[in-house]
Amino acid sequence: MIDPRLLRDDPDATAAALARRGVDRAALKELRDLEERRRQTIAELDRARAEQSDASKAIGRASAEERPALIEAAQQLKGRVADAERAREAAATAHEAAFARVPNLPHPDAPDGQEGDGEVLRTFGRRPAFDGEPRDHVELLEAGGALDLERAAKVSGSRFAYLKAEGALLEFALVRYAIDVAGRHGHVPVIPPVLVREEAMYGTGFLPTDEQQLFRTRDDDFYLIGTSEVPLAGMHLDEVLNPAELPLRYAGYSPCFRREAGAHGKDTRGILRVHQFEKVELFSFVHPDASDAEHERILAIEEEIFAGLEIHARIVDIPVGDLGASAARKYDIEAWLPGQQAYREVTSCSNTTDYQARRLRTRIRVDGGDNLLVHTLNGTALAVQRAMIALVEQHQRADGSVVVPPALVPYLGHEVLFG
RNA sequence: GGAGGGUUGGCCGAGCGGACGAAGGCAGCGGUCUUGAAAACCGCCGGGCGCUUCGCGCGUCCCGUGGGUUCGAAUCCCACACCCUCCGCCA
Repeated sequence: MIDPRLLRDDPDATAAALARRGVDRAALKELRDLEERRRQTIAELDRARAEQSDASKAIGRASAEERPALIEAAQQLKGRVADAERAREAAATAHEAAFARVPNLPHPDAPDGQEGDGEVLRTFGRRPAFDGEPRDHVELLEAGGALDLERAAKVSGSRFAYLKAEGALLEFALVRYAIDVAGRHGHVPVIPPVLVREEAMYGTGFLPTDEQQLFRTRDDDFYLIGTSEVPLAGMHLDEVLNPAELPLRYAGYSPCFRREAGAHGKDTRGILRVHQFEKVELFSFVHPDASDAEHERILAIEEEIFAGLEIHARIVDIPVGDLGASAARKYDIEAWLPGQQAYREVTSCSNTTDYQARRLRTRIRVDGGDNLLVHTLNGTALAVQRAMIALVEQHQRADGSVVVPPALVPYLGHEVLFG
């Protein structure tokens, strides 16, 4: 959620910032009216309650003879408080619903434009050259006995996979490698709950906007997480942190579940886009002054992980029109996939500034002043399936075997896969 | 799944219809004393929202959460969540 006070105090700057994301001024005028209405109803309710409270306290002090008359008089006040309460409630509900749908203010440095208009900041790694036609990950992994899509379709349907044999071991190696790199940079490994309550989804901004992307349980009120960002962000829900504790840095490892509604026909081959995948996710809670630096820091960890795997990729500064609701700025790493002859997203890191923290109520204590909302950031350390695709496609050899990058050899125990 | 017990401020813990946002203790912070420290003593010591001459201030809400009863609820009633104990089941 954006800061309603900012909209009130500096409507022009707020409108200009949100206009970059396609929010029009009429919608903002409506928000300001809702904010004004909310404050009026609160003031009215406070007045009514103060009056009633005085009357009740007077009864407590009164003698037995005086009481009946005073009680009768005080009874009149009940209705006024009840009316004011209903008005306040209605105004708060309308305010809440409208503000929950407003996206975060974009970072001034985030580029303009829509999906595809991202600015390539840099590339790293060497783009592999092949003598013949390179195989794609499905061919490589299936031939190597590492992937079984057909049987997964039988058991669970499309967009599911069995990773087995060297495929399963490759997952463990990649995960442990990524967690070790993250750990060297101070991110504490976490295995979080993958079923969460609505409140956690709402607090992280996935509800109400991304409801159609989420799986939910039938008999219990749980959502399956689409990323461990959700339970990691929720860890400090409703907490006031000591500023000395910051930054708090985590690396969550979990399966991720996505319905991929609306993606019919898109990326149907292989394990690029599946309903269930595993991911190591970086998450930081930082002082508001430190979030820009933290964003660069997380991006650098991601780059270190992929460069360490000797994967050629490029870093893209995502345009404002393609940002998720909670992000102010986002960097993706797109790895080169020889099987597609295209760069595809393998990581994404976002600075969500105070947008999530406001709903999560995660603050830091400020002596002699108002407590501050923290800033939160998240980024992919390693999305197993997509990293696996890039790795096997880029490091494949003519015979269908795959050279394991040296950094991963200690984790895997082999120098070659499918050899 | 069955049967009980519980949830109060950073922690412990009193309160069981009327000056209660809440006694008392511990921890923390500031001060007196001291060469310094300890002890002792004094003071401060939750959060949200709104108002504000932004100055300390004022109002209101919060005693797990949400409803209800009442002139008035931490205290009474209902529902839910979570924690603990015992039985059953279980990786």
